[in-house]
Amino acid sequence: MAIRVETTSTVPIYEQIADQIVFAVATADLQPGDPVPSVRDLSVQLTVNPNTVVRAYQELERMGVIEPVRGRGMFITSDAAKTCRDRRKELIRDTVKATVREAVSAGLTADDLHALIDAEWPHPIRNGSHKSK
Amino acid sequence: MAIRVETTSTVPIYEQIADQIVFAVATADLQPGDPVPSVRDLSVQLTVNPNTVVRAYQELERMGVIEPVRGRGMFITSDAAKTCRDRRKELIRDTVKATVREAVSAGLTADDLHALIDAEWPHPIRNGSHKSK
Amino acid sequence: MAIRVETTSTVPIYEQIADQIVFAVATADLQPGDPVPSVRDLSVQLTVNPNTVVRAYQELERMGVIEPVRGRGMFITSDAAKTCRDRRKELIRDTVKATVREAVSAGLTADDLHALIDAEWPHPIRNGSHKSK
Amino acid sequence: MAIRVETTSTVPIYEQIADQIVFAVATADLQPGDPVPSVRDLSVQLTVNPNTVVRAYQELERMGVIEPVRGRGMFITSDAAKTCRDRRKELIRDTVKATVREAVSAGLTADDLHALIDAEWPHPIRNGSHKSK
DNA sequence: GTGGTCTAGACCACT
DNA sequence: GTGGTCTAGACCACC
Repeated sequence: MAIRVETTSTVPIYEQIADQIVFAVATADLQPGDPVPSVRDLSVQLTVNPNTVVRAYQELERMGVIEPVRGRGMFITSDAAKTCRDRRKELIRDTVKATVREAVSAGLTADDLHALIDAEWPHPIRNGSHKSK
Repeated sequence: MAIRVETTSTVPIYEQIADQIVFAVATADLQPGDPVPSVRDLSVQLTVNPNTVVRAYQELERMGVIEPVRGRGMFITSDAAKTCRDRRKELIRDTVKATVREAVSAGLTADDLHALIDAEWPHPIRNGSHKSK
Repeated sequence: MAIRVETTSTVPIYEQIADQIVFAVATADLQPGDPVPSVRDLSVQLTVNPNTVVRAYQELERMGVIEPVRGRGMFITSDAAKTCRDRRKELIRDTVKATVREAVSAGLTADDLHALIDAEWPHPIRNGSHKSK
Repeated sequence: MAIRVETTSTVPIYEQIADQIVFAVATADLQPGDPVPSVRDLSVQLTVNPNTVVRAYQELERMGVIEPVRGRGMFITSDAAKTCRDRRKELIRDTVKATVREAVSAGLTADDLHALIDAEWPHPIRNGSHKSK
């Protein structure tokens, strides 16, 4: 479970952290009962202000993704998986919606956008791309 | 040339204005030599502070998209078209890149993402969708 | 007597016009009694707003460089030569003062500045430059 | 690192501030990684509106001279030194070019201009001036 | 504490 | 009329 933050991004650091943990839970990289790193450890590891990690964890706690166990730390809750999958779906839908809006206002067709996505997709699509049936 | 701003968006208003003008030039809705609305007019039309428009125009001037003619207003430069097409391409590529990154980290396949886009595309695709050839 | 204006410059157009006439008088390109072009002609020639020429001429009249002759136009005054030579000297001294200040704050030596000037001087200095010891 | 602004000058205050920081970096008075004064501090120190400082800093950020670290302030970038040296050179060359143009159109010789500069140079040149042949 | 954005309104120079 | 600059002060998010 490696978390990476981009200090240059406009996305708040605490949100980057929270989102990455949400995604890790959604993909089962983190499972219910697993501990999350201590605020202190994570802040050192990311060279980030501890308060920033605290805020990320507050967000996650508010969403019911993690819960504190007194004296032991914070742990993934039992029903985090569903919450995170839902949250992930919501995040992606928002992103896609914004992308589509931008593409439309630029006068692109749906096919143009699909082509751009394929071009940016990390593992080049060799065959059986979306274009073929 | 209708400009619309969303005050709720996290994207600064001045950037929304600048981007829309860039897109308008890229699609030839605005052509070299055309005037852009006066700062005062646009600020009234958008019910936005004049300084916000000023800042948008400063961005565009810095990019070489518009140029001031003293006492007369701001005008689309002669080489704005190329600049704007490039800029538009860049903006979209950045957006797509971010979207793909998010989709990948969520464990989606390329086909999943394509499906999401079609779902969000404003004019529903009736037939001959990207899926078919 | 060819006047040229740069609309891109930050120097007001009316001032560019006035300064060039001052310089022309100072170098005797324009002599006492000579007419200056009519507002209308000059504004057409420079593709500039007539009011801009009017303002330039007002400046010159205020300085006593030109004077109106009813129904005939504006003419160089008899004591314009001295006024213009003084004014020219003043303008140049101001410019030099600003240049020196900038060079000093950039950490240049006087010799550095002299070298820069020779480099920019239009007619290359072949020998016997200021540098020779 | 003392910044001084002249409110009487025609040069915008925000530009005076930006230029002085550029010069400070070019002369290594400010080094990569160094912080620049906070917007609030500098605005108080110069008795200038914070927004004026903000604008100066925006200029510098756009040039890649400083970069914001969220919640901590603005810092000199690692490659600011070269940028600033280039920029300083450009600024001075522009100034010199304008000065030479003015001198030429006034009918001065290169030697005349050199003499004027020596006359304005802050620490009078005692001997071995450039004039010596 | 930091910078980022926006509003409101003023004054100026230029056309 | 136009844009350019500056002031004053507010609110926000982030650290």
